[in-house]
Amino acid sequence: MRSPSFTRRASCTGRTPPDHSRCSHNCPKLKPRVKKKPPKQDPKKPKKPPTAFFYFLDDFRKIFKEQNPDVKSMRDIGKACGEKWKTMSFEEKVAYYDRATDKRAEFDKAMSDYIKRREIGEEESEESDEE
DNA sequence: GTCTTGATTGTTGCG
DNA sequence: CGCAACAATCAAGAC
Repeated sequence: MRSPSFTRRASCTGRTPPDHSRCSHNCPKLKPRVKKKPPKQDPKKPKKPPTAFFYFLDDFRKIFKEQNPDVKSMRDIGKACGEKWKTMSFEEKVAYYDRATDKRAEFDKAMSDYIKRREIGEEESEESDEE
């Protein structure tokens, strides 16, 4: 899964009408999206807020350690958490989703500012260093 | 580095 | 020029 967004990208997830799904004719492949993306990490780029799963992880992590004091590595927790995560009811997860969504709302603002600044020229201060 | 999943963003391609 | 859709990258927390 890459982006089963709940709030955003609803249109994307829901996809477009079957008519526009493919080319006007009958192209098997929608778009040969062979694109290499240089991981240009911008210092002003806002970090991604923890997702619902991460929030659950934080809570589950504490509980899991109490129930499994032997387990210290987060790796095992991740697996157990992921497995339990799928078993959880939507109502239980929605609580984390709501929290994550709220955080993303704030993050979205930061992104807007970041992108806006980017369009301007990503220069909020003079940087001696440049490429 | 591991390990999970979710979310975000960016790029591309057609209309 | 703009939207639509996908693809890749990244987010953390203990050891």
